[in-house]
Formats: sequence, structure tokens, C-alpha cells
Amino acid sequence: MESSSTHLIVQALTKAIVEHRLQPGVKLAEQKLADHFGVSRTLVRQAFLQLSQHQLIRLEPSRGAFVASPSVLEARQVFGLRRLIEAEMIRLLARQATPTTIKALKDHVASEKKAMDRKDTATSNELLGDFHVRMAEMAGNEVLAQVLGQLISRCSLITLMYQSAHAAEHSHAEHGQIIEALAAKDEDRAARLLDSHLQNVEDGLVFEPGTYSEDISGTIGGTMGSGMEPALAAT
Amino acid sequence: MESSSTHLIVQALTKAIVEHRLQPGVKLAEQKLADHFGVSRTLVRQAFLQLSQHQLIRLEPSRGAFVASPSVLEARQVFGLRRLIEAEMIRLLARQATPTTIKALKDHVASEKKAMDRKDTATSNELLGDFHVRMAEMAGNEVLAQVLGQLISRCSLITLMYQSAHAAEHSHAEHGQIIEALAAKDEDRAARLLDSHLQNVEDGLVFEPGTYSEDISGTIGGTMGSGMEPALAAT
DNA sequence: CCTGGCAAAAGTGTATACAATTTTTTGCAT
DNA sequence: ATGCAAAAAATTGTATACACTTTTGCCAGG
Repeated sequence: MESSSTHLIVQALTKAIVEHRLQPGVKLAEQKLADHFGVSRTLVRQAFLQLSQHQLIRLEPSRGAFVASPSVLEARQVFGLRRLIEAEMIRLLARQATPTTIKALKDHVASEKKAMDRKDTATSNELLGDFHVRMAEMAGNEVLAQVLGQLISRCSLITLMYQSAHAAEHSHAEHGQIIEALAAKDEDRAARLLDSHLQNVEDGLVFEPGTYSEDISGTIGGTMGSGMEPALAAT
Repeated sequence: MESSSTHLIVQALTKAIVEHRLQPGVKLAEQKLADHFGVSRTLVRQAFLQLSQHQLIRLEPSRGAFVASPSVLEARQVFGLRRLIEAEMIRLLARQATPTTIKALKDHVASEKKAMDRKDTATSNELLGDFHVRMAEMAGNEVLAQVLGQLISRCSLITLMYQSAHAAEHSHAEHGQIIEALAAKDEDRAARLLDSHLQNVEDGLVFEPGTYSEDISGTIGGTMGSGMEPALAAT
């Protein structure tokens, strides 16, 4: 089992959702997507199942799949869990960080910068999120990295829905500061910086009830891939 | 989407795996299970996809589904993450625990005892694990409860594979102590107790390389349900 | 003009069919 | 007997078919 076709579809849809080319609440029709990817509904459905487990879409019985629109409560809980996990993670990392680790993280932040400089918001959003996963990986716990990875995917959706105008220009700079603290083996400072980093993003969210219309049937398959630039929304 | 039939199959298989009626490495044939549940392979496959995301089975392309056999490394990482998450969780809980909370937890531990008294190892294992999920739920973060729930499922597999003879008779008693600390709003003590609780279980594991044969094709569909008593293996 | 309800269209849920792959069996030579 | 090769059987991967549910569009009645 586990065809790679399915995996490709999952990746394509995840990217589209995380990059906000598919907006929260939009319906995903099986046949349309099947045609778009040139496969049968079977594979699209398999992809749906995986995406729903990642909480990127929600499945309604007999009604279909919709891009998830996380509630305010859920948003707070996801951020809460991230803070909780990452707080400990970074202490682990600080204790065992080698020059190689630091170098890798610095390289990562450098590519963040490159993406931002050329105004490639899609890529820079992705990289800004990946920074945290990178840290988890280097803390030497794949399970942690995996769980955190999923939480961060969900954060992309959340930031799209609730992030206020200005948002995350600071994220990149804060990443740099965190690395410095890690390099200096200053566990406490690193933890403090990371926590306020996450707190900043969370505080930047505007939690207003009932934004986003439920099923503006956007041009799904049509724009997929050629899509417009996504909004800035990162961590 | 999301038929409840699929969900039933997932639950049945999860139960069978967690209760150790299906041993690590055993192959799960689609048609056999389909016949057993009286459905088509389609639904079994959907169930497989979900189980693989929960890391309870692994899918090998063109070869099929096998009950997962977590590596030593993975076992340590899962426990590591649990310790990390639960350490903070219990502090949250201690701060906001109400008499109602305490009552609910006490009731839970009471049902643990009942199951243990009547030597119902399957149920008591389940309840011992659920205790931790209960705490997560009461800490008021569903996302946390959900993530922790998955980790605990994986722990069942791990304890089966690596738990030494005596194992977790202490778990039940330790749960009681934790509740007392929570009731007393003694955050530090609760955290300490929980941490050593998890540490105890982890220490009880014997990590020896290459136990468990890979594909002893056990009587899968045949014994499902009537199965032998599972080993004691809990948290 | 709005509303309720019925029929058609579209879409989802599950089973089955068929192609592709892997595993097992068979038969032959060493 | 043992090992290898080809054939047969079993199993998985994907597509398609069909039943059932939801949505849409239309028309009659208010």
C-alpha cells in the first residue's frame, strides 16, 4: 500500500492550503480534483483522509471535503501546545547544540532572507515555519519534529484566518536572535526569546467571530498552481 | 465523506493492536479483514490509512500492511515527548483544577481498580492509558488531548514489545498519588510524581535489539475477538 | 415576488472489476 | 535432497460502476 501518487496529491493540496490558494471553507470536489491530477476519485479520497487527519480539511459525511476553518478556541489551543512543546524543545537543543547545528540553522535563516528579499511570500512563509521543525529535528527527536510539523501546518491556516495586517515581519529577525542565544548556550535566554516569539505571533492575531464565508466556491482546479500570491502569514 | 463503518474498523483494529491480540510485525491482509468485517476492501484500506497515520501499522508499497514494531529509538522518543508534554500539562491542570475535576479523576481511578480487581487486563490497560488523556482533556486543551492520545496508543505497542515482566502494577497506585497532589494544588509535587511515573515505566522497558519475529503469520481474522488475554502493559 | 416542494443533476459512499506486483508452488537440473 | 526458474496463485493498486444522498433548478400556489 501507500502509492506515491496519493502522496503527491497530499503534498500538492497541503501546499495549496498552506499557501492560501485554497481558502478556508472552500469545498473540494472529488471528481474535479481527480480530473485535475489525472487520477481516479479513489486516490483523491485517500489524500482527503490523510489531510483530514492533519486537520487541514474537514470531512462532512455525504457532503464532502472542505478546507478547514479553525475556530478561535482551536487556534489558541494549537498555539498553546506549540508554546508548551517548543519551550522544552529549545532547552534540549540548547544543551546539545554543536557548531554544526548552529551552522545549519544559520543557513536556514539565510535562505529565509533570500526568499523574503525576492518577495517570494509563499516560500518565505514555508521557510519561516520550517525553522521550527528544523530545530525539533536537531533536538534529536523525530517524533517531536513530526508532531510539531503538523501543528505548524495548522498554524498556517490559523494565521491566514486571524492574522492582522502587519503580522510576521519580525519573525525572521527573531529567528536570528534565537540562534545567537543557542550558539551562546544560553538556555534560558533562548527559551525566553522563543516564547515571546510565539507570543508575538499569537498576540498579532485578531480573534473576531464569524469571519470568512463558508463555501465561496472558488475556482479550485482552475487556479491551482498558477495562483495569486498568498498573504503574509507566518511564524 | 467519513463513513462510520470505516471508523468502526479503525477502532476494532486499534483495540486489537493495543490489546496485543495482533502482534507487532503481523501482516494484515485486506481481503481477510474485509470478509471478517463484512465489507469491501475499500473500507479496510481507508482504515489502514488512518491506522498508519497513528503509527499503529506501517504500510509497505505493494506488500501490504503490518502491525508496527517501533524501534528502540522511536520508543525512547515517544516517551521523551510524553514526558515533555505531560510535565507542562499537569502544571496547567494543577492551577485550574476544581473539585469537579478531582472527582472525575478519582472516579476514573476507581474504575481502573474495578477492572484490575476482576483481572480484566484489556480494560485496565486501556483505562490506565486513558487516565493521562483524561488529565489532558481537563487541562482544557483538546488539541493537547488529541496529540497525547495518539502518543499513548503508540506506547501500548512499545510496552508490549519492550516491557519487562513485572511492569506496571504500580501505575494505578501512582495515579492515585498524582490526584492527591492535584487536589492539594501542589503543582510541583504533581509534576514530580508524574515525571517519575513516566520514568518508572520507561525504566521498566528492556531494550534489546531484534526481538519479535517479523511476520509470524498469526491467525488474524480467526482469533480476532475471541483472543487470549493480553500481557499487562500499561502506563 | 416569495415560498414550498418535486424532479433532475451532481456528488458522495461502497462494491466490484481489472491491471500490476508479489508470493507461493511446481518442475527440473545439479 | 537442494537450488533455481518459470508458472500459478494470491495480493495489492487503481479505475469504474452503481446505489444512495445532497444540492440545484423549476414550477405551482400563495
